[in-house]
Amino acid sequence: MKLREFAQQLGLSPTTVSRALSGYPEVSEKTRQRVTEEAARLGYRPNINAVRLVTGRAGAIGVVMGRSGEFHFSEFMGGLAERLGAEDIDILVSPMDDKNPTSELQLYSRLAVSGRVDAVIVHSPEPNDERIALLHRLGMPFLVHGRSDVDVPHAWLDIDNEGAIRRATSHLIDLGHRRIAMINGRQGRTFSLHRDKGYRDALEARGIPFDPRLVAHGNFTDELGFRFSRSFLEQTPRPTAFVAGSMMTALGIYRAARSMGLEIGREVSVIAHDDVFPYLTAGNMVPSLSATRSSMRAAGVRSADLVLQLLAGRPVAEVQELWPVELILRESTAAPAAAKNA
Amino acid sequence: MKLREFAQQLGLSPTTVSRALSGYPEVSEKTRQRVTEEAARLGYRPNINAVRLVTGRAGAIGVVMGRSGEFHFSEFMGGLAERLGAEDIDILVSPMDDKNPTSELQLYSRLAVSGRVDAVIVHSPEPNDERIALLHRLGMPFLVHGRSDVDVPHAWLDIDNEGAIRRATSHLIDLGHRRIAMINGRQGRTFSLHRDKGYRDALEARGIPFDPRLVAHGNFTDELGFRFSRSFLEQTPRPTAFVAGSMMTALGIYRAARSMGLEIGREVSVIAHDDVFPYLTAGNMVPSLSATRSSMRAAGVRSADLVLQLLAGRPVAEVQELWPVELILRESTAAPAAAKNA
DNA sequence: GTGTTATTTTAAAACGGTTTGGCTCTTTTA
DNA sequence: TAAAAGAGCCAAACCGTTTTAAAATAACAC
Repeated sequence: MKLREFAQQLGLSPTTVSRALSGYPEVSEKTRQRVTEEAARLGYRPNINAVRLVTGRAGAIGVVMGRSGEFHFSEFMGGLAERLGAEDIDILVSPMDDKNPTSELQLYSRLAVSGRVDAVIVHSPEPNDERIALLHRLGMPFLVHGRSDVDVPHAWLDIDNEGAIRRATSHLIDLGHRRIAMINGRQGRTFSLHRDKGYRDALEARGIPFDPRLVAHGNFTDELGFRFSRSFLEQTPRPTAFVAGSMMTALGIYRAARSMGLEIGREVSVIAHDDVFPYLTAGNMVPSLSATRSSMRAAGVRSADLVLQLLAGRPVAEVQELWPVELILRESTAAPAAAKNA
Repeated sequence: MKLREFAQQLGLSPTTVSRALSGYPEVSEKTRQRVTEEAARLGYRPNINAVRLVTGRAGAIGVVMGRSGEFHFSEFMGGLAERLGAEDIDILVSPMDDKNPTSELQLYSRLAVSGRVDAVIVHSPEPNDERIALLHRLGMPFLVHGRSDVDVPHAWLDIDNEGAIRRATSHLIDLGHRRIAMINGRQGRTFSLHRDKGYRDALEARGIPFDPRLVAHGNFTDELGFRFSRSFLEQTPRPTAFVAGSMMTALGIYRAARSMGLEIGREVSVIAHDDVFPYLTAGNMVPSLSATRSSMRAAGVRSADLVLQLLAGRPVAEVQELWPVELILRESTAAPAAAKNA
């Protein structure tokens, strides 16, 4: 049913009906009441594409999806969807070709120019992120999930990676660990740099020298967790503790330790970052995994909120949120076994 | 830039330009060449919302996202996105409230009626799935990822769950196992039923009685994998082998076995179903995990293909694909330790 | 009852494309 | 060489809303 027909049935003009449904003040309360009631009864719904054309709004926000190893992606998306569903706003997923970095910028360009989305969410930025500069140049509203040092104003939501890892590392030092390895995220991403900094600051605060041979960077996969930790554990003296970037990395570390006959929580301590997944729980691992924790789904929900605020006209500079991260201690952390020997 | 202006710059009518760009035959090859070139040069792109309004097509397909434990979701989505990106078709993600089953139907209803999508993908159907009946009634094209017995024609793509689990179970029997436990997916889903059938048929073919105390159903989480397998392993006599529904389940089983001092690949054999994730690899586990394997991402890509065919008018009854599943044997399967005692 | 103001309602002009049907100019067919 | 067919292009109608500017009606003061 079209607006025309519906209005006719009500004995009103299309204008009045449109206004009544959109909540404009120029229509009497009585009329509005009647219109909304009849709309529900007769099942009239404005054609979404006509609305989009005439308002120029897309009614959707864009998310770019990387190809590799993004198991936290669906949690973030779930949060987004949960919040946006209530607002009648769609989520648009675009795939990115990880192998071809220039195509990424083109993708954002296309997305911005296509008019398909009202805003975009940028993930895992780098300190000097070209996507951010590009979106700003194109005038497309966007929210950065993470942070960047780039010289244009931008809205962001991030967790306190630096503080989280500083606390995790400090705690391990408190327990008596001196050789602490770190398996971090991909080189160059801001969050990895922040974690690096938290790690180094914690060491420095206690006068423990930084050893580059104890730090590795890469995707958050079980495989890299295994390979890196294995190679670390083969060093002499070997590290007594690990700070790991993700749950999958932690799985790899557990595996490596076990493969070398080392007991987690006694000979090797581990703290990992946990994005909180319904299907893999740090507290359930054996031994249970100490973790810095922050819900990825909650970040998704809040990101949706912030994007909505952005679109409602809230100044970009105001939309900046840094979330604290919990540190939850479980069985995988303990004083180093070496301490017992001493 | 609008079509009007662009056409004027070319000295052509909007009609001709539109036709040239959309590949209609009523325009000379020379003209088409010129139009496409200039479009690229001047950066003209048809306004997507205008196109949608006038053609009545939404240019998007809908995917409903459950809330709980869907770690394979992002892989499927990735595949979809990969294929659909090339076609200028969007993916719309709608969240579903798992706790409220009636809301699910409403959601599909809204999606179908809203005109936001041209087609929908239905996941993890049940044999008598109301969503399928609903979508058929509403006349919304859809593809089922999985299968259903429901009495309306529908397009589907599924993997041969029954055959996969039959082979896995048979193989375990061949190795000498007699007490084989099965940790399956959620009760009531078609794929779970198919797997149950594969399992029971394999047992029956060898005259091994079916023992309901060795079968469990639930979400694919590490936690349930642990709890179920743990309780199975506490039985006397205990099972010597497991067939598991997912990688996460397998993680739980490994954990449970280890917590009871049982060695995987010697005292306990495990075969799990592997959807092929970039971040968690069956071959990398210790011991490496035997698996029935089928790429979720590939299913996503193909699903996109099939939906496109559906929209192009291919009869629903023709669009039905059953994929074979590989069985890959690794270290987690061996003859039961009991055999050595005998 | 009239003039003024506030409240509702309306007709018509966008929004930016696609597509129908018709027109003009060549090329073929008889 | 006239008629028919075909190629290539165009003008105008249309898709279903929102919104501007103007008109109609109601409410009020005098």
